[in-house]
Amino acid sequence: MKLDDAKKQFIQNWGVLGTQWGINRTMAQIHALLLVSAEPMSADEIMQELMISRGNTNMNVRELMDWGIVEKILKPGERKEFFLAEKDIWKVAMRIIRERKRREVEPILDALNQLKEIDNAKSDKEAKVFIDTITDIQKFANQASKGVDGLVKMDEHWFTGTLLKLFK
Amino acid sequence: MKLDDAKKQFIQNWGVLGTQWGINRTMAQIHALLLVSAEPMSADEIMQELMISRGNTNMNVRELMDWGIVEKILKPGERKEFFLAEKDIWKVAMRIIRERKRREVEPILDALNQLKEIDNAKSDKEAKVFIDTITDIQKFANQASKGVDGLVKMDEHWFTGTLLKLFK
DNA sequence: ATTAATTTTCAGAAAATTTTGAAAGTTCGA
DNA sequence: TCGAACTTTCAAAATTTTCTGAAAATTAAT
Repeated sequence: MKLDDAKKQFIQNWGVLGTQWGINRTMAQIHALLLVSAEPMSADEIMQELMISRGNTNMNVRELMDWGIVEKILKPGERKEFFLAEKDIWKVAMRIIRERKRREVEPILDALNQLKEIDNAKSDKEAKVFIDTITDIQKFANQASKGVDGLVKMDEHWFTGTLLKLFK
Repeated sequence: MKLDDAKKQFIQNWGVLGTQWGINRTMAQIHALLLVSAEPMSADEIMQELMISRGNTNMNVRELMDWGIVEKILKPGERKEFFLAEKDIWKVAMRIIRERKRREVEPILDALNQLKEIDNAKSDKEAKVFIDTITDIQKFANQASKGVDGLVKMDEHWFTGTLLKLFK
């Protein structure tokens, strides 16, 4: 198989996976494209490669930067901007997990907190089941949250360790 | 706040969270509804509560059963079918994680395997970056996979323990 | 200050996904 | 075997999401 075909395949697959996890196809594809590109790419190159419009490219590249997994590179003497993906998959995964937790999960959990203050004069079975469910979800989420923080911290330690080694 | 309002809020929130993670709104809402319901519910009750059509109810309840987090209950003497959600949130989470891995992640990873066999006569930088990326993703996925299996196993042990205790 | 290169925005178009509802299918009691 | 109660299916409609492309904004060189 040719390298270019393999890349195309990879980009398609990554796009599908993204879609299934609530990430828009194009964003996932741009990410895939940058992940397997040795050099930073310009908006024009991305447009051409994925056959998408300038506007689409711009929006999704920006969002990838918001997620902290793609950065803007300026080459001296060039007017154009180039984009480079974080290549360390572990870091990418940690960033995504951390961001999703922060953006999507935490707000919902905060909202759940307020739902526990219900009129419960009757203290009937329905109310009990409701409060128990909310409480269990919160407990679970807190556990999971600690787990994630643990992973992230682990990552930071490892990273620091590696960095320090570089400077001997 | 009234119990019914709190339930409605919860159902809405759960629906939003579902959407963001690539699960359709109705499916997440039905799940939420059943989670906080003390009794199993019939299709008619679900339709009425969420104001959705019979077809929609049927499809999404079926999918929840496919995921193994809702079960069909038959009450003696009743013609209707009732639906009951697994209430143990840890079990629910494990099921979802396991299923998503199996259905969505593993097929993509299998596909990636084949992409490593590219014509690499030149063994140039682009090809190296590509192969390295794919390899890293696979390594990462294998790690994550082991982690998940560990969690699931942990769960099973805990569950078995609890069950055994019940029978003293 | 002017112009050319480039990026950003966003209203409307296109595409993808979800939902409806009526018809077909199934099940079960009489 | 019939028919009432209930469930399932699926084509078409509704909704939601994504994408386009041209205009506006920005940037930088002359």
